[in-house]
Amino acid sequence: MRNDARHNRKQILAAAESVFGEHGATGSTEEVARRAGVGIATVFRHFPTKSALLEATLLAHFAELRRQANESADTGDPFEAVCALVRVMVETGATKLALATLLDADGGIPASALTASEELRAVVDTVLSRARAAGVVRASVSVDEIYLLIRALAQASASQPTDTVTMSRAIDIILAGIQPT
Amino acid sequence: MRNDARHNRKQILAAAESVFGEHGATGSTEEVARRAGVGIATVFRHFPTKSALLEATLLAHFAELRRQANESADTGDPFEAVCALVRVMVETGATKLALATLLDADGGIPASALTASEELRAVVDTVLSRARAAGVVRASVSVDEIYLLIRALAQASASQPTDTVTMSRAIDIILAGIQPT
Amino acid sequence: MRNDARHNRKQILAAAESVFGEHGATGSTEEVARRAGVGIATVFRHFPTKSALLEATLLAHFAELRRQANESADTGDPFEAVCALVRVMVETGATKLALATLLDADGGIPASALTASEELRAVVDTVLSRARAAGVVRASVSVDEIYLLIRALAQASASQPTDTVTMSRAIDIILAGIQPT
Amino acid sequence: MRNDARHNRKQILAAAESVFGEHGATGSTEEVARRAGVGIATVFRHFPTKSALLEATLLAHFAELRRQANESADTGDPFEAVCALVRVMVETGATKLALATLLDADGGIPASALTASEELRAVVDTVLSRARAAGVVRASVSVDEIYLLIRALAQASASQPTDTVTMSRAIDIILAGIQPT
DNA sequence: TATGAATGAGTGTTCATTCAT
DNA sequence: GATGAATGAACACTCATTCAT
Repeated sequence: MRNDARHNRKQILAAAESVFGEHGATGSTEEVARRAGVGIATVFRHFPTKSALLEATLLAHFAELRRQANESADTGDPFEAVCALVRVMVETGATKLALATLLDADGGIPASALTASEELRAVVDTVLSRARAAGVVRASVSVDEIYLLIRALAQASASQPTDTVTMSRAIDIILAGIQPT
Repeated sequence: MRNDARHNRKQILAAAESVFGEHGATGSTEEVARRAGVGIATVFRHFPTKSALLEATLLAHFAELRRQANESADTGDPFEAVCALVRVMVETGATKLALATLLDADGGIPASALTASEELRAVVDTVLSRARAAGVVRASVSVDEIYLLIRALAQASASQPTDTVTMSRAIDIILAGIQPT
Repeated sequence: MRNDARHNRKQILAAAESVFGEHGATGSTEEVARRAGVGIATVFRHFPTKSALLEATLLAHFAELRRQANESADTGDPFEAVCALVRVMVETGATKLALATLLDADGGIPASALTASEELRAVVDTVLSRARAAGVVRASVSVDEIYLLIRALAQASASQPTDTVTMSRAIDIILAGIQPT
Repeated sequence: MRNDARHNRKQILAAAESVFGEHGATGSTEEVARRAGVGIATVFRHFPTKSALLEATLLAHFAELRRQANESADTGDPFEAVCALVRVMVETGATKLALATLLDADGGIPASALTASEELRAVVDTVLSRARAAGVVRASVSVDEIYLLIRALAQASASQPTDTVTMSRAIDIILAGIQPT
């Protein structure tokens, strides 16, 4: 039964990502249970609290993002690496996860999720540094603003269906904006 | 009595902006009533539904934004006008209004609010066109992506307290990104 | 509507006394609402928490007890006063209120209820002192043990229907036990 | 395997006594399992129902009480025997078992437990009769009220931590109250 | 056979909305 | 017309009990 449990855990996390993605933290635990095809108590056996479920969902999400970010980082050309990274983060970061609303809860984003987020930021930093060193990105550009722009676009497309062409052009503007004049 | 009613309406809208700003659509109607200093039934007399109240709040918000956008549009230098516009929209657009969460309700953003939003977009379009015509903004840049970027940053700073320096630099990147090379 | 509210409050307290009396703190708030003939939310409007409802029920109960205790205290003969007091407290104290189980909750009996309880104890003390001074009760007998015995019998008859003859005889034993030899 | 089962049964009963002792019938079956060091299903294999577990716990408790009561009965002096009996029953009878709350279940105390209780009462009766015959206890005193007083004090100290000096004095009052004048 | 995972009914509590004053 | 009390549906969470391994 250890196997079934693991399976259920995955189902629940997937369901949670979809539910919280659509409705934000407002999404109900029962809806998660329904989509996961399990009883409500099963959800609570795996995650003792709605907060815990949200936290786990965030963690899984960030982990996935980081994996993809790392992939992008390996691209040969430094500027191409930045481009790929930004694109991949905006696109998959969006996966409809309304990060914003999670801040409503008393404690805000839990520490563990923040850590995961920091690790993700570190990946961005690495890629960006390489690009700066190669002189293909202005020296004055720091991770902070890039990260903010990425997060902003991801959230925006998470909260409203956004035309991909428009999104692509918005990203182009950013990429143009960080190049040396 | 008509005067009292109008006064109450304003109080309620102000309270709603502050409450929904802080808690998103999750904010409770009773909290709005409390901050407005009126009874709960009075809120419902003015706005028959929580959705209606949210809609009205959005409308008022957009109207204010548009007013400020129009002011920015009058700046002499076309590029400066764009800069001022972007800045003012991001800053006041944020006013803590968690637009994202409003999508939760069944119908998403109501038609009337969208209309107001379109009018606002029109202002941006005007200013941007002037800049493009003056050759200070690339011809390929359209309102869509600018609007997306503005909205994204506004939402981002609405949902998370954002360092103003970082925000300023993010805006700088965008402004750099739309200039002709 | 202020009147209706007051009326409901009384109904709710009465229902609570009966429900908690029968089932202890385990009794459900919904059952209280049902017996009071009001909606569940009405109960929570009057008492924001189940604990608050329990506390209020205890307070009302103690207040009533104290009122009756004071009456008994006025009896002319000092020993008769003690007798009357013990009887009235055991009998009405019983009113099926399972005080015991209320201790389960995290905080135990709330301060206010304890205060009320102390006041009640003071009444017993007064009557007892008078009897001791009159030499009709042994000097070595203190409120503590009398109060314990009263509480014990009250709880016992609250938790199990007790034959009144047996109860009466038990009280007689106590009264005999406190007289000077 | 039969040995393991018997061992588990004992562990479970001990755990149940401690859990129900602390929390009354409100104590959770899972907590019992945890303290017994077995899985939840094992508890239900041994006792098909929570009620059954409560019943068994009560039975074991009464059996132990009866054993101790019998010991006290053998004391030479008849009045001393009564004293010892009352004391032992109040003290160990309390063993933190909140008998009161057991009445919550639909049927109240189960028949089998009542039987055990009756047997215990019989022991008290025997000791008391001997004392009455010896003239050290008033003829009018019957088991009923003694048993009620014992039960009451036991429950009282079970539901609230009671000062042992006070308890001792309360018992003294009872013992004084049953002696011939 | 013992385990621990799954279940669903139940509990406390909140909130948008409706009525009586 | 404004109030605040009342309402019931919904949600997070618990627990006795059953089932698959």
